[in-house]
Amino acid sequence: MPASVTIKEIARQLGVSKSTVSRALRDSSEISQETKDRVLELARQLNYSPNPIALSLLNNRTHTLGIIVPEIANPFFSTAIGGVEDIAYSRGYHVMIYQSHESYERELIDVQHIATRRADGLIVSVSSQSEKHDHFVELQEKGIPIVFFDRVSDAVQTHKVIVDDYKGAYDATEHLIKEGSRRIAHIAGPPNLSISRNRLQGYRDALQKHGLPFRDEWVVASEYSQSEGTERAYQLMALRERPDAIFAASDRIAMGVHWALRQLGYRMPEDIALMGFSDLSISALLDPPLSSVAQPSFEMGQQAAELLLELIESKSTPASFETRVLKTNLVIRRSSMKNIS
Amino acid sequence: MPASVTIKEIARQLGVSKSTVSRALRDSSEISQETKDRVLELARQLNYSPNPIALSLLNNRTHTLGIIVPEIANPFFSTAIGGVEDIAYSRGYHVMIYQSHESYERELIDVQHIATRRADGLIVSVSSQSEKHDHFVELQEKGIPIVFFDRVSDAVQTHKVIVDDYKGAYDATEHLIKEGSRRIAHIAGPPNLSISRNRLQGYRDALQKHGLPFRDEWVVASEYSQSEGTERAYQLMALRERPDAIFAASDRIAMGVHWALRQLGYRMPEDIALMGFSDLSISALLDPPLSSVAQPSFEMGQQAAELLLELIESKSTPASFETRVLKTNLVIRRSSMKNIS
DNA sequence: ACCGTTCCCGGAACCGTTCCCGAAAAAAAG
DNA sequence: CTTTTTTTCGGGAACGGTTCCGGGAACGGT
Repeated sequence: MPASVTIKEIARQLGVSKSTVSRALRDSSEISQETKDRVLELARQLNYSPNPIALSLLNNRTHTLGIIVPEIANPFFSTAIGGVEDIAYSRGYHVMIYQSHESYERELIDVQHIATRRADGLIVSVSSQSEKHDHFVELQEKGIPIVFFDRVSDAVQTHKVIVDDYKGAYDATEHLIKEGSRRIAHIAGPPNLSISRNRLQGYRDALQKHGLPFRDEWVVASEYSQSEGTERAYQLMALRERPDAIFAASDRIAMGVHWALRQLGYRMPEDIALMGFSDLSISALLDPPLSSVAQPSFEMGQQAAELLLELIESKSTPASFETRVLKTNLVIRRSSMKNIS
Repeated sequence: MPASVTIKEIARQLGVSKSTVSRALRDSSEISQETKDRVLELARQLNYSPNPIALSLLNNRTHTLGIIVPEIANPFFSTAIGGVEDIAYSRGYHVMIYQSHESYERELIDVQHIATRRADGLIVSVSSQSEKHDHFVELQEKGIPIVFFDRVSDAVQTHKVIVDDYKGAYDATEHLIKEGSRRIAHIAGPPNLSISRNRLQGYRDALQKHGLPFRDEWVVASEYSQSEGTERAYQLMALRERPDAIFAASDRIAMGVHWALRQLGYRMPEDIALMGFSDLSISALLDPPLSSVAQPSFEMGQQAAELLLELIESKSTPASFETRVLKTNLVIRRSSMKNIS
């Protein structure tokens, strides 16, 4: 294994000092053209590339972005990560991934790792089980900027990238009403997360606006998982007064509901309408195809990365922090089209 | 921003040398218990943690694993990445992700990055457009070990993690035959990839075993994407002699076919049976649910990470390289059940 | 009282790079 | 032919650790 070529080696072969080589490589004005040429030529021959670790030690910059998501395998997060990687790549940064598995303890350790590893910044979508967000503030105080996306924390002052969850949920609920549903249930996400609360509020307000009653037993909370979606669907359909529509707080939940409803013999949308949130690429292929509130996940990753790089590369902290609210898009498919059927 | 606390700082406050502090922290025998206690106590108070960058510079070890996949958003790859991250985390390593976007050039650059960044090892599933794999060999020669998974390269001698693609395809085809299909088409993957060739061969051999003809026009190649799956389905169904079953080389392709067939008004499986490969979690939710050859993607990621860490942590190159062949599992759902229907 | 160990610890080199500072040589100015 | 300025380069410190080497003090044995 050939030890990688260093500046010292070039200096030795050329009989000059390492400072000279360093300057020549950086095209400094205080090196003669002739020496520059000789250094550059030899560097090319030896296939020299500077050791980024040495640079990091010097500048305290690693050109690395950390990203923490609950679960990489979740399509929403994996496409967002793709967006982050794209931007990072184009700007000469590298991406380290961590998953919290929805656990507060794991998230804490991940943040620790980011700190000790001296990442230049962090992009994060918080775990549903995290009630405190002090670890993020501490990271910030260590000088490592953070950008939140999707699942943001109100306790931390920084840039955030979200979609208009409230409006998305409002529109979805209103659509269900217009299609003729009157007993609309909602499977909400974990109440720790602001996205869950905002979607719930959108649902409530749409009901109220159209004079429909809000009933506690028609709102149940669930993890953002398919399996719990199934459980909650069983629970809802077992009620004495059955809902005639279910608005799920995410597509994964909706997929669980979808499966449960078919299992139980209901027809969608005739017996019961269904609507999800996120518009995963799978949703269109279900039978019946799932209506959903589309979220630009890839773009969210890109924007989060851009904001983070801005934070990293401007030395001073900005006067104010920005919350980018991207637009959702109501995608209507058969699972909610009561009118036509 | 409080500069992070260093060994030198501890030494200064305690009036000892940095060597003493370093030794005390590593619990060296040549430091008195009293001094150790003082150092440890102060280190705890100041919340000291060693700078991994300095360590990296010293040992030439970064405790970082690189991973290159064609596309993070592909569920197969993202769950595999999840497996890698799990193992890496438990062993104190970190994961840097890169995507090749199926491009040879991008893959080349990604490998370059891994090299200059001094990752301790690389896990990779090769791009479908890569015909040469020299860049991997060069990386190996620089002393950075590689483990391939799923899409492996025959040109590189190292550990590999795959599934038995041949047998999976053979079983799938045989199943289609047993269900009564006689005109079985195959949408294969890009021929550059060994997984594509192996699956094709399994298909061929199953046909031959059961005395069915192999017909060129019933075999078409496609990228592993949903959109091209749709295109190829159109092509196949336009044939004068239509197939009565399609075996797609991946679930993503199958999803495209699924959509096309429903679009065209065919009934599955009565008019035409369909079978995929990978068993993505979505497949069960399609209508009709998609039969598929299940691949343990998460486990593949885990095993790849384990093999890589073995390679990294044993200084000497092993006498021989291992190719772990995991088992596939035929998952039969309605899309292929001609007999019952 | 002398010598060999053992116990603790400090100094310095090293990893690969940048950069400040000073200095020799060359060029310009007197 | 000095003096000053410019050009060009080398030496060393620094980043944050580890480790080799050497040395003073205490201790034991004769």
